[in-house]
Amino acid sequence: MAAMNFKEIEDKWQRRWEERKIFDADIGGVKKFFLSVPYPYTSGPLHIGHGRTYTLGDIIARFKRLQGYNVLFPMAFHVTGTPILAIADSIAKGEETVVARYNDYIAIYEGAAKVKEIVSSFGKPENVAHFFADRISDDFKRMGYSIDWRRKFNTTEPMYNKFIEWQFKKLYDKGVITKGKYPITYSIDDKSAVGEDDIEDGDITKVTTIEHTTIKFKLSDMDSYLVAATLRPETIFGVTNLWINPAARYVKVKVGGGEFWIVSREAAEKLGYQREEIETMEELAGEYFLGKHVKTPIDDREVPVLSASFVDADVGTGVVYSVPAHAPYDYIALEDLRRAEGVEIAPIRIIDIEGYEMPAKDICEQMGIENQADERLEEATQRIYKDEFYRGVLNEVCGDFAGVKIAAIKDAVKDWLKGEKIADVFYETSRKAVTRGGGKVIVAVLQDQWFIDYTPKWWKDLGHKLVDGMTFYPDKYKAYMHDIIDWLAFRPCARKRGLGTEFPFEKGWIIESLSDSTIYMAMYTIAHLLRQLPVDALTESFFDYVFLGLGDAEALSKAINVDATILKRIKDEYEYWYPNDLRHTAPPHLSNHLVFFLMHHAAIFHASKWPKAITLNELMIREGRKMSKSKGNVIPLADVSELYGVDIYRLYCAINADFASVVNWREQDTEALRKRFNTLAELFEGSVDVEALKEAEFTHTDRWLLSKFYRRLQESVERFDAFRIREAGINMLFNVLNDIRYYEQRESADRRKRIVRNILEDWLIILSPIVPHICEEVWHKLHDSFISVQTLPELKVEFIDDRVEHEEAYLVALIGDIKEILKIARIKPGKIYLYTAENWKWEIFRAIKDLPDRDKIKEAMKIRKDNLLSTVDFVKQVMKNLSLKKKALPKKENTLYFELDEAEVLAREREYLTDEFGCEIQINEAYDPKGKKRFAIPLKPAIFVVE
RNA sequence: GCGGGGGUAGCCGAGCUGGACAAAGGCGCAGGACUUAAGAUCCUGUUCCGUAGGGAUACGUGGGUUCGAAUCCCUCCCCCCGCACCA
Repeated sequence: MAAMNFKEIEDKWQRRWEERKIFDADIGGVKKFFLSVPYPYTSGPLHIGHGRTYTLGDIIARFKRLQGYNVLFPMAFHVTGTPILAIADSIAKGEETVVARYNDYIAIYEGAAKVKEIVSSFGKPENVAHFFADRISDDFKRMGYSIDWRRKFNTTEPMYNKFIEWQFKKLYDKGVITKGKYPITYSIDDKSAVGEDDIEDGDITKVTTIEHTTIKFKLSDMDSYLVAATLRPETIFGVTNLWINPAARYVKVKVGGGEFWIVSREAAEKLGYQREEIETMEELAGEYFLGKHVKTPIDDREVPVLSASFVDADVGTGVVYSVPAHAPYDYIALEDLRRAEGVEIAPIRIIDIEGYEMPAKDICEQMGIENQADERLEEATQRIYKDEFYRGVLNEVCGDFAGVKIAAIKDAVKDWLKGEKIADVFYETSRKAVTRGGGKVIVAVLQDQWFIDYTPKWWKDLGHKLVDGMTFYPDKYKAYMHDIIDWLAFRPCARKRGLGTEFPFEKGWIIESLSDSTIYMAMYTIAHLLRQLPVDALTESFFDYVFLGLGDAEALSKAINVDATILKRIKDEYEYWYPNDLRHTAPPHLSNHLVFFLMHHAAIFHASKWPKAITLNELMIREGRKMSKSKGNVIPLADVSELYGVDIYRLYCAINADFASVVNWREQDTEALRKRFNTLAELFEGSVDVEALKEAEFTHTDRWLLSKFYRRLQESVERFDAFRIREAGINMLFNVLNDIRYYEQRESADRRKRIVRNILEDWLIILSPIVPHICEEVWHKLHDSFISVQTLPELKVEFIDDRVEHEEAYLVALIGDIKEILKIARIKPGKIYLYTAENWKWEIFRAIKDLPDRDKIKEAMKIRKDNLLSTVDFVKQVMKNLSLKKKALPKKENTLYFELDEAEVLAREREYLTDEFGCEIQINEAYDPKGKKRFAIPLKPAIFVVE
């Protein structure tokens, strides 16, 4: 037979599914299932790692259809936020790395001729978004996803803006939209906020804002403060001196309240973006301060200002306070000074920690660090910090704070210092960074940032209640979600730039992109209908009516000038599909998207519309390594069909790992899977034109195969239903293939073709969620209908036959035993004698098979005393083979025990055994020269082989 | 440090509500069948010992509970993730 052209098959069925619109979901039908997966962000192509989540989602959708549910599986595109905008800006400016990257991206989809033209169109963000949205739709179609595309939308469409506005009005009414200060990364050159995609290498090493604490030290001979910045304000008790870089420039600035601060010139500039009133007075050289003294703020000691080369004017304030007992830099800098100038300053130890005498000194000696130019000082600092933070305790030097772990007291010290007006806040970037254009990145503080306040108790209570009522798979994430709800507090929800919906309560702000992706699943239920309405009609009362059931259609109809029947129709659609029965996504979303998803539903929607279940699959790696564009090891989803074949990719996703495990994409494994898949295809092909076996002609082996198959089918449906797709897949593919292989050995290739025909249709149906294309192809050779919209067959339980399976297992075990003997004895069999256990052995066997405890063994032994093999030995042997349980386990059947007419089975299979061993087989003959007969126990005949 | 997840054969990876476990399945490797050959496919083997279906040793380490432990409890070692506003 001609090999199947899988590529052709994929194309054919994808085209027909689309033409016949078989996945368009319309309301109606008793059972509905609404599944959602995250909408992709359209800044670039998706890769096979992303595909795992969508593929598993599709497998679930397809399985639910088999179960008879009316399934809605929709898709949309996420465009909101800064990345797409940043990309467009970069391309408009002609930045080479970005242009090169997008050349590569577009080359995935387009011929070289068009690449340049398309990239140049990317100066406009909407072109980027539309291009990739279209390509990703194509990718998804090519993956065979059973999506209802009519409901597609993107997050910058006017109707979506209206919907998000409505959401924020609902939250505002609940009083959870608030204002406050907030630090952001900011470009001085661009005069705007910058995100990961604006920053040079921002995708490789993220830049975050770090809160430093500034501490004021009054100069003895001036009306000014030297202001030091620190990440460890709790060490203020151990300060011995200040550090200044003599080569740096410092300035005196007047801050709000009329104080004069001295900080580095760089820090003064940053302060200008972080505080409201800053006035620069005069500039001074660093060395000007050397030898001066300052007062320590809390204990009023006089300490010197010294010189240190490690102080960087562009980090913090350019002034550092020295805690040589606990800071390796300070310790080493003092050592340098002592050697050079004979300065003697004794460290003040303020933290007790097991394993250290004087931590900074200890670690420097341990690591062999000798001067402040040593790069390992950074590592030493990290190590000490981690140790002290978690294990260290402030000692008696620290007054009221003594005796408490740093981790528990750090913030209290900081707050106390702030309260005493000693400390203030200064933000710094987590590393030095520049924009892709080369402009310096600093931290600016927005004075009136908008937040969502997740702290109200009523809200958290609702969130917990919602989670309690949900299913999570893997289950462990449920407890985790409760924790996340507890620590969730304030979250910025609007920003100054990016694409998205205008913030309804203040001009100039855009709703931030995670905050606009929380309840969008509701949009899927009505998106295709909203398209028919003018945008003006999508008012607050419109959404109130549709989603919350407020008001009535007639009144609304007049208000927004839309026919009431249309309004009712829209509402019906929402009422039918909502809630979201399953959200399938990945664990990294737990502490952001998913918790917002749940909390916003809890706050806005009626409890009957709360989400039902969340399933999460881990990531995909490739050849043991994380996939990332910087490593260059990503495979675009668009290439899957060409490189591997879609069904094989889907199969890999389904059976390579459970949801809870990372999938490792290995070429070697895809190759192995391809061979398996080909075998499967050949099996299908070989049976479509063959006549199935009639019940009247069933042999024992036929019944065995059918029994195995339907038992596996039954198990697999249960596992599928519990999202254990991997187990179901392995069972229905690998295990069934093995059964069939065994069957063929036992019977013949011709008969195998016929028996496979018996199970073919049911097999195709259960495999169709995972490998829909091949199943659709074969199905159409048998039926003029789509397998994708079939329902599971009535389970043919009548074929599940314990006795038949037991007999076969018995035979397999016997053959194994005989082979074992032949191997050990190294003989060629001339004749094989088999002796089955006598009746009295069966009696004992029955008597003890389900003993609740060992005591009854004595009872059983009374049944008979035998002088060949003592009953005691016999019972022991039986016990061993039976693996009797101390307590009868209700969950697992003891399948080691079963009733069997051994002699009958052996007689029936004598011919098979004869073939198998190429010699005569004698059953229960009196001839027993070696006395083997006595070794027979039930289900394990004695064997005697004659050469 | 706290919280969560792990450590199973040459590799990947099941099992882990205690008993069917020398341990599923796959890969790799070795031998065989088929083939002019290669590939594909199929069979057999893949801890050690054993001329009768057996025995010994094994699931990070060291203990414990039990008739019985990869599975339960405790010690220790090692790896991964999170630890707070950050997308």
